[in-house]
Amino acid sequence: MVSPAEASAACCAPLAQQPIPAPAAGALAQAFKALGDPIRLQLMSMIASAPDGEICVCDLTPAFTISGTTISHHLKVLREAGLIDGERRASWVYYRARPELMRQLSALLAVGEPVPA
Amino acid sequence: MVSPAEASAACCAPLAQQPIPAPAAGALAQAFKALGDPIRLQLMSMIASAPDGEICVCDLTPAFTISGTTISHHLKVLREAGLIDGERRASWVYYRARPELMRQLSALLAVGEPVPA
DNA sequence: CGGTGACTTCGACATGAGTCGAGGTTGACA
DNA sequence: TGTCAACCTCGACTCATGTCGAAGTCACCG
Repeated sequence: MVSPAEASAACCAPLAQQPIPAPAAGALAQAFKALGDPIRLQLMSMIASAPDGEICVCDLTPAFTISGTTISHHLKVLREAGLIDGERRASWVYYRARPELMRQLSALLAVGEPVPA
Repeated sequence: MVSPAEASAACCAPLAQQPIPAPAAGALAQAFKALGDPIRLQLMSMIASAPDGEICVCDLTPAFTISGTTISHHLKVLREAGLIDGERRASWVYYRARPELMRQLSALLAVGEPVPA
């Protein structure tokens, strides 16, 4: 679980600009680790690119050969990393991406062009 | 190990724009997994932000409490993920970041602003 | 109220990953 | 040639993680 405090403490300076302090590294590494599995990466992309901004678990599950139980586990990992949010509506559960953290990770990996003198 | 072919096949469309195909997901997940450890994330940031663009292992090791063996292991993981490159010069080994993959990962995580009608 | 469908949680198992100490390799230097 | 320092590889251990089936919860619908 990543607390908002940890997440913002970890904030924005690009990796290539200054070393990450140890506490921030822990919080950020959790997010990267969550993306460090092919199935979770696909889940994440399916959720983030969903036309309505959200997608039903019942639309995710059939795209994989693994069991629904395992899908559910992976969604939990993404949820606990702060990358997605789930909401139950009627019988179904819908997930949507949380862009803040994605933006933060993207910024972290940003590489400046070679310094132009 | 990520081959150049895999890496470029995985290329550039942001996560939030279209779902990642399964083969690309495998290659990219490996890179994220490599960053998904606090120590490796700190190593990566120390290497990427090194003033001379490179840094000696002997300057990395004392920043941590774990053994040199383990540092070496983590560097290998980053190397095999295609995130860094190592080179032996005289008695020392120097590492430098490989910006291409970093840029690719950053682009993948990029989130567009909400579509302005 | 009971049944059914859509998840999630629980418990168990096999595999993977982080860690270390011991020992190998490479290069400098006397 | 021998020695020493820096780093890597190997083998072993422990703990974390991906996976599944079974059972639980929640909500709709007869």
